[in-house]
Amino acid sequence: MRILVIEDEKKIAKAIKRGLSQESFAVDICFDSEEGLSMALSEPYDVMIIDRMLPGGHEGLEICTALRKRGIKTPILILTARDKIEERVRGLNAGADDYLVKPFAFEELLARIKALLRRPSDSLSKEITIEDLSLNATEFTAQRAGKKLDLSAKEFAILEYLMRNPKQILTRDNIISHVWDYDADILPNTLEVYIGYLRNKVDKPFKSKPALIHTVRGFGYKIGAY
Amino acid sequence: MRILVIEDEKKIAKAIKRGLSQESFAVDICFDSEEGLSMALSEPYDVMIIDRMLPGGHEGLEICTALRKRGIKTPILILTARDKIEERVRGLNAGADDYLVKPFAFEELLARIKALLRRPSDSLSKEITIEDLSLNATEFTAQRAGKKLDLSAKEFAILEYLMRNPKQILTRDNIISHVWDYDADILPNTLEVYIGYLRNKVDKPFKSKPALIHTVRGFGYKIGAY
DNA sequence: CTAGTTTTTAAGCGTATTCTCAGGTATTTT
DNA sequence: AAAATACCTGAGAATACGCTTAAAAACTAG
Repeated sequence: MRILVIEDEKKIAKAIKRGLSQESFAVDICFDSEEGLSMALSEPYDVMIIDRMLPGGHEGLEICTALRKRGIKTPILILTARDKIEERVRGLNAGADDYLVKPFAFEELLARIKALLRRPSDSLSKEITIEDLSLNATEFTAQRAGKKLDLSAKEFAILEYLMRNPKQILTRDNIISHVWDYDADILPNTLEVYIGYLRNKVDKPFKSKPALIHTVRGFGYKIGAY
Repeated sequence: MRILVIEDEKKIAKAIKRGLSQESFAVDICFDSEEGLSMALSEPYDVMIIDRMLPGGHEGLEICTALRKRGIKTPILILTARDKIEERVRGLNAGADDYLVKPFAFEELLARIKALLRRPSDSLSKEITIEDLSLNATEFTAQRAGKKLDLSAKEFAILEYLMRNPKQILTRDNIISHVWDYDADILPNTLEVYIGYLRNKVDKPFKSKPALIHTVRGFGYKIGAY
């Protein structure tokens, strides 16, 4: 499986290459948009990872558009520092398949790449629903029983990860390595605190309904009815 | 169905071949790791059985790793004499699909091979069922006769170990060294206490059914009907 | 710079779990 | 039948786990 990475921050590019190589992907890097475009056109890749902000404006998206114009359908994942909804929408309009905000957890990148490889046409589903709780990953919104939930970024990320793996038990380490970026080093207790926050917003106000966030003592957490 | 056996103890290798042939599998044997690797690469097998300790270190696992690196996904079952958690984990990390401790009951080997053949591809056996008792290692749940069992972490670990080695007699030391950390130092009685706990949850509430956890006086415990 | 929000750490507490111990009940041996 | 051995069980002590609260640190926005 061949992957092209177009990213001007060499540190990040190399970290990505190292991690993906370990997973036995063949990774090519390049650091500027011009060379990136020509590589993308000349070689057959299975996935491309492109930084949104290459030196000289939003060239990342321009590469994206250019490739799509020439009929190249290779899945593209956009990396971005900023994270505004309009940005995201613009990215998806330019023909990107997925969108990841820096700094990111490497596990998260890996999961998304695998998702793109699995189903070249569509990326990770952007709407997840469990019971009466639903989450929209494009708009960063979540609601339960029709009522909007007001979540912070981290809260949202944790909830999203739980919901993408329903009924499974996710260990603390597991969740942390997916949600926090690679050089973060976090006490397990921090996650516990966030679980508390999430419960306050997701379960507590809906006392008539069964709780959705469960702790499994000795193992971790899981989401789902009962 | 073609099966490759890489095992340097000729007596064992031949016994396996005899047994599996009788079950109308086509079985190839080889006795050293080098030849083993080249056979594994050249021929399409449906399952491979590899001894963990081939002459020259842990070459069994190295074969495993080498095959996985080349993208060969054939299910691999590792045979091992030692049985420590770390060993098992290392085996699974190297890409093995299942793990069987020598000496083993041939029926057990057969059952596992069939299980490996049955399943679509990756994902190591996360569901084990014995009679009306079943256990899911992903969800960390267990149930008997459809009724959910509420087990603690240790209880679950012991039950899982028993169920992964059904019909075999497991000695106390065996179970302890597998379930507890290597540096833990535990009285054999502690295990007895846990067996008691398990019986209270697994057998006692189902008095109409035959007990599943049996003690074999002078030897240890085993799980299974009758 | 300040005020407000979010993220993270730290400490305390209640409780389920883990483990030991002591005495009990089988089973085998003498 | 007594003694010895193997195993089981109840009760309590020690521990570890996970939750909560509060406050510090890091960001953001104005």
